[in-house]
Amino acid sequence: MYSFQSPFGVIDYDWHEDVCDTLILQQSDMAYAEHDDAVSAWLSAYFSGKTLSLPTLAPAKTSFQTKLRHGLCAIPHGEVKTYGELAKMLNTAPRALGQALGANPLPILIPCHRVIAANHLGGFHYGKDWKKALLNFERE
DNA sequence: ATGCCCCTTCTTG
DNA sequence: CAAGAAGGGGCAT
Repeated sequence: MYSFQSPFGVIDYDWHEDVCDTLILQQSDMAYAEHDDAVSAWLSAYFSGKTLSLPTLAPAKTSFQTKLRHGLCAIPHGEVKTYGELAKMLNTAPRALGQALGANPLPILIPCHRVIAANHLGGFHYGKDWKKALLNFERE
């Protein structure tokens, strides 16, 4: 487990065999050692306003989540979509999306923070502070 | 502001 | 395998 110091807080991540399988948005200042690898490079670029190609990510547990992951990657940087729109795009129900997004172990890398509810911000597994901060940052 | 419904997963029987 | 509950929502009262 390594950490990355982002402008909004500490991000912890872990991986095995060059495959990133966990990413946690910390809410405290607890941090592990920083490390120079594909993930920290990606995060560093992201918070500099650039977009790199994603590091190798652990495969989703279900085909549904894999489908969802593709849909999410289709959302351009700086834009947001609602659960409803995405649900329609993927031929599924809004509720199902919430389920899958919450189960996503790789927030930010998979831009699940760009998905909001129809009439409000929506929730966020790691705390709405992150969601707000990230969206505000991307809107620049 | 309630109530009921869509769909995928996880937990139990 | 069958049934029930829950989850970052949506739409109609």
